[in-house]
Amino acid sequence: MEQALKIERAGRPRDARLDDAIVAATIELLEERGYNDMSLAAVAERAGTSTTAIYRRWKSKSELVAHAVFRTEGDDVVAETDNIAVDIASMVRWAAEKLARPAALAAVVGILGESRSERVARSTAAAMASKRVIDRLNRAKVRGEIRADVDTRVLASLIAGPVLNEVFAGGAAHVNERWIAELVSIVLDGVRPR
Amino acid sequence: MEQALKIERAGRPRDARLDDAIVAATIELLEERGYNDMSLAAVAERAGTSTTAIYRRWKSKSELVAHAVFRTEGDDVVAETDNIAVDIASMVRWAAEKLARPAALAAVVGILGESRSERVARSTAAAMASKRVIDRLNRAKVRGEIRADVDTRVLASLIAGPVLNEVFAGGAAHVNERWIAELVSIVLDGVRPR
Amino acid sequence: MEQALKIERAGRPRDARLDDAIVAATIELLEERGYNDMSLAAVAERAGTSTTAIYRRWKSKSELVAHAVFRTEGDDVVAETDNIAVDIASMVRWAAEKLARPAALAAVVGILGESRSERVARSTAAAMASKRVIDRLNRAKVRGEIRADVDTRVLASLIAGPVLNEVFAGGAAHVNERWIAELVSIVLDGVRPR
Amino acid sequence: MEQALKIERAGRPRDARLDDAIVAATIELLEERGYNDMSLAAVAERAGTSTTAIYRRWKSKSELVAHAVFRTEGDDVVAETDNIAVDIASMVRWAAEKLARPAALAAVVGILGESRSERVARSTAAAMASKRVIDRLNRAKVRGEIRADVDTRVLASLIAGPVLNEVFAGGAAHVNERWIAELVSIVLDGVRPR
DNA sequence: GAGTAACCGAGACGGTACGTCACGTCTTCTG
DNA sequence: CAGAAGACGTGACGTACCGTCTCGGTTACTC
Repeated sequence: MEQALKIERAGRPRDARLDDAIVAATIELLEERGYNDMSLAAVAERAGTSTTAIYRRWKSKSELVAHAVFRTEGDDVVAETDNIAVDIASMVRWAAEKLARPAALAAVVGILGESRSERVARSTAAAMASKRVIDRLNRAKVRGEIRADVDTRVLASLIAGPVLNEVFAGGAAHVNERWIAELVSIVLDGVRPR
Repeated sequence: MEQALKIERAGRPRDARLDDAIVAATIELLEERGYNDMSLAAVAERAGTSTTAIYRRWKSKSELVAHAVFRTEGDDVVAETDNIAVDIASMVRWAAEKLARPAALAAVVGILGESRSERVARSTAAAMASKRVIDRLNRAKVRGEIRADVDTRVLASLIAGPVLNEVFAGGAAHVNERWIAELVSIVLDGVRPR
Repeated sequence: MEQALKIERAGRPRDARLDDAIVAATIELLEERGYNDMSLAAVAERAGTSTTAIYRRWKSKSELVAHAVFRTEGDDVVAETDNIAVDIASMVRWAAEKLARPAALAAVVGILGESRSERVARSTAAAMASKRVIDRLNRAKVRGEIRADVDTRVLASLIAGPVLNEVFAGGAAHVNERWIAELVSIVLDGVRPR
Repeated sequence: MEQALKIERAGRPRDARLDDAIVAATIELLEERGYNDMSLAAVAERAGTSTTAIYRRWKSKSELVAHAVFRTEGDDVVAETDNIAVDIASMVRWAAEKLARPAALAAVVGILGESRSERVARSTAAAMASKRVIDRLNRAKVRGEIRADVDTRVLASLIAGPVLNEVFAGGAAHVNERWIAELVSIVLDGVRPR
């Protein structure tokens, strides 16, 4: 899947427009119907192609969904300015953008519904994002922006966690700038050096 | 389900042992295979019964799973002592106990995979738990245990949210007492009156 | 398949009308489209049922076709009068009735298109019919109706063989009573005691 | 197929060894797996080439199979000596050689599985062979070798028909010289002038 | 103690999706 | 232009599961 580069040039090349059309159709249908009620046949039809073309690109429905929803276009997980407040806010905002969409909920359902073994492979992306957040927090600790005795792994879970909580409770709507500001305020107060 | 009112209806009564066997088999299979790969036929077989008996008790697969995993035996969501630190810790602990089991993940998948309309019905349980948490926090605000300007809804999401985050990242294992203590410490510092 | 008798009575009984509807639809579509262009989905639709109901009854498309076309309602393969000429004519007529239908050609295609191993199982029906024919011929030999030195197995192939030949050459149409009479005349002359 | 006219067309010439390799692979796989389970991809792989090369030579799978199995190298269908017994025997022998191979069965399946319109084109070869047989029999009638009132079309079906019957019954193995002699003996006795 | 109502098991039913496979066509690069 | 590779659409196959239903048979309460 997702083969590295076009080292191999034999054969008819993939139609790049299909990739886009499939991904777009996937997201649309995910939002309209949810994971279980989204069939690959429907995706294919809306994308103007066939299910075989989909299976040529992704191994399974859940893999397609994971790629369509969570492909990391750029690596903008972590902003790094010299202001930890600004950076934490941007990390929360990033999590919200990723998760507070109907399609994201549906994608999580798909990924988590898989058997355990297949799941681990998929979770690496999330793990990497998490690692970058923790790295940023550790640097803040070194700089004295946050208390030295804070467990940054716990702190990291205070960034994406609340967003997740809202999404699952069905309250993704009120994750707005005010909400984010309040969250950042509390968390920062909690880790600020005394 | 309906067994609340035991009006002693006519006919052969339900075999109570089946209820337990079905619930137990459901949790086992959920942990072994995940939501999608757990079929009701397999549950029935392991429970030594038939799918008919299951459908007589629950309307659908997701309802069975929701009941099996999240049946609230007692309503001990919120402890109310006179110490907010203790109470928040116990709320986090409650969330962890509910969520940090393999089956819980699977159950969430089942509930979230439903079409939107069916989902709301199920989510009321979570909403009620959330409401009780917020009520407790509001009382703490009145008593002056936490700052007056804190948005308690945001604060509530700082209790279950981090647990959710760990569960989804696959790190439910290290949600232990130390982790909980650290979390409570940060959060409390963030909302303590200055 | 075709389970012996109704020894087992558990469970919802099969809908007998479906059996008939499926067989009828199979034969119709076989004649309209031929074996390859007859899909089980089309059979199911015309029979007013689903493909699952078909697969519950027959293991594969070719097995369905074999059963639908060649089920031996009565065992009227061999008439046994005291006149060998009459009996051979009736055997030829039986073969013609079985084979000189469009659906029969299609069924043969299906059966013969299978891999060898599956094929043998199916051919037992034909083998049994053949055996009965040979038995009748052997009795005729004992009675002196045909020459003692005739190989009845070769003789048997002179009964169904010519019919097969016409069917495959596309000339099933002119297998009529005159044709059958001529065939019987030649064959009988060839084996009559001198 | 079209390679009859070798007008030396422009461009790279076809690799003649591929023709042979494809035909050989086709026959092998036909015998191993039967018609339906023989895929062109498998043929291409065994022949060390690609499906493109196959489709450049034959229009379809059934056409390839028909050509591979029934290509008539020489037109030796009918021997014409002055002895009708010898000639009929050689015609039977020719039919047996053509049909009593596993691949022949498979080829017939392929041809008969086609839609009716495509089938007629292919069946002309068989029709021509049949015509030559009938012509020979008519000449025998004129010479008085067989009875004047015999329908030679019925008689012709007594030559290839029994062979077909054995092949379809799975008994191609015992179509040997003794079998042929017995067949010819019966048939000749049946049409000999009295 | 006979009825009756609801249970129990087995298994068929329609529906729908999944993932695989083959066919025959098309598109690209290489010889 | 042939050849190899591999994309593409079409469409069938066979499997699995869901949730419903229809049987024969069983168990308790009720009259």
